[in-house]
Amino acid sequence: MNVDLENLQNHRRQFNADSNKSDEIGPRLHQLRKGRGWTLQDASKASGISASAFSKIERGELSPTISTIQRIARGFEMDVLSLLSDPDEQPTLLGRRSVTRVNEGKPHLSGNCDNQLLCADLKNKRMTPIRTRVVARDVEEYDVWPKTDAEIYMTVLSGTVVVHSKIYEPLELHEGDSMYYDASAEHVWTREGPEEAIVLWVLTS
Amino acid sequence: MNVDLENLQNHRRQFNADSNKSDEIGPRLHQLRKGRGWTLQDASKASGISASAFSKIERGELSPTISTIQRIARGFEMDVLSLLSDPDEQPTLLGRRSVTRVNEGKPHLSGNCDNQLLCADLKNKRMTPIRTRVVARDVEEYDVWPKTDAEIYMTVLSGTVVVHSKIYEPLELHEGDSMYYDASAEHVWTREGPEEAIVLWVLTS
DNA sequence: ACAAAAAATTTCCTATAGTATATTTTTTGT
DNA sequence: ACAAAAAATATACTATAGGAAATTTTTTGT
Repeated sequence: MNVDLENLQNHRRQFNADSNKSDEIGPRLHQLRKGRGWTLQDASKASGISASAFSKIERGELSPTISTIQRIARGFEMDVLSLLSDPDEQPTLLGRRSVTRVNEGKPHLSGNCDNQLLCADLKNKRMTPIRTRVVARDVEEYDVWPKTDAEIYMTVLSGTVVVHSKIYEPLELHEGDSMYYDASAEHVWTREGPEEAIVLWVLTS
Repeated sequence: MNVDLENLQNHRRQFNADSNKSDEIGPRLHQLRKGRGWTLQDASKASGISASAFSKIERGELSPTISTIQRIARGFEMDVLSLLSDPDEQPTLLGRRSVTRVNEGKPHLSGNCDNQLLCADLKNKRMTPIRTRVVARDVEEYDVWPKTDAEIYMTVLSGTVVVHSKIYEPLELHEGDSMYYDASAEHVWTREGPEEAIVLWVLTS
C-alpha cells in the first residue's frame, strides 16, 4: 500500500481547480429556469427576487450578491453549490470505458508493495482501482504511513492481510473479506502466512 | 446487476442537498485568510478587493456579489466552488471503518441478480461496493437497462461475464478482468459457461 | 508601561445591485 | 393577419456593495 497517494490526490485536485472555468451564473440560471419551463415571474415568485433583476442576472447585466444567489437557490430547491456548478462543465466519461485484463495493469512500484493501476488509460475517473501484492511482513518496513482525505474500499483476493491503523487494533482479513475506511486515519497493510497476499482496492477523492 | 441504482443515487443526492447548511462565507473567508497568515491588506492585494470591504464581508456586514467572490477566489488561487464549500462541513467518515466478512454482505435481491451490499453499515460513503452473483444468461431477461450518472468499476471474481451495452459490442470478461465505465450509457451483465459468475463492483455518484 | 507600528474597523462617499412600474417583444387564439 | 395575453426588457428610483481615507484597536519592541 504505497502507490503514491499524494500524487493521485493532487492530480485530481488540480483538475477540479480549473473545472467550471466559465463561471457565468447568467446562462446557468437561464438554462435552469427554462429547463423547468418557468417564466421570469415564476422564478421571481419562487425566489423572492424581482423578475427584472432575474432577467438582468441571466443576461449578465448584473452581478448578484451571494445572498441573492442563496435566495434563488432556495427558490429552485437546491443548494448554492449545485446551483453554481454547471453539470455540463462537469468532467464526465460520457459513455467511455476501459478494460484491464488479468495481470495487465499498469505497474506502479513503491517501497513495500507491488501495485497495478487498473483501467489507468481512462483519465478523470472519480475512483482509482488498484491491485496490490502486499510484500511487507512487518509494520517496521513502512517508513511513512500514508494519509489522505480519500475513502478506501479494499477486498482481499488471496492470502491473509493484516490492517494496521493508528486508531484501531490490528485486524486480520482473509480471502473474500472487505473493508471500507477513511484514509484520513493512517493505515498500512502487512501480509501473514505462507501464501502471497493480493488486495484489490479502490480509492476516491 | 440490478441493485436499485436509482435509490442509491437519490439517497446520496438527498444528502448532498442539505450539506453546507450554514452557507456563511464570512467565517469561511476569515478562516481561509487566517489559515494562510494573511492580513486584510494581504488579502486585499491578492484579490483586488479593498481591505475594508473584505473586513465587512468577513463579519457578515456585507453580502458580496458573485463577481467579488470570483475575484477573491482568484486571490486565494482556488475555484469558487471550493471557496464556498467549507471542508469542515463536508460529510466525512472521520476515521470510521467497516468490515464485511466473506459472504456476509447485506442481501439485496433484485430481478436478475443476487446482490450483497458490502460494508453497508457505514453511511454517507462516496463509493458503494457490491458483490453480485450474475444469474441472467440472456439479455432478454432484463426488462429495464439501468442508467445513472454514476461511474462503475467492476472486476470478475469467478466465472465469465458478458457486458452488454447500448453503445458497444458485447464484451466477455473472465476471472480477474476489470472494467471501468460510465453508467450513463446503459449496461447489463449476463453470465456465460458452466461456472457461476461472481462480480465485485463499486459505484460512485 | 509606553510609544511606535501594524492590523482591523468606521466613516463617508460613489458605483452598482435590486425593486416597482412602464414599455416592448413574443406568444396564443380566432 | 390581427388583437389580446403573456413574457421579457427598459426605465427610474432606492438600497446596498465596495473604495479611500480617517479612526480605533491590537501587536511589538524597548
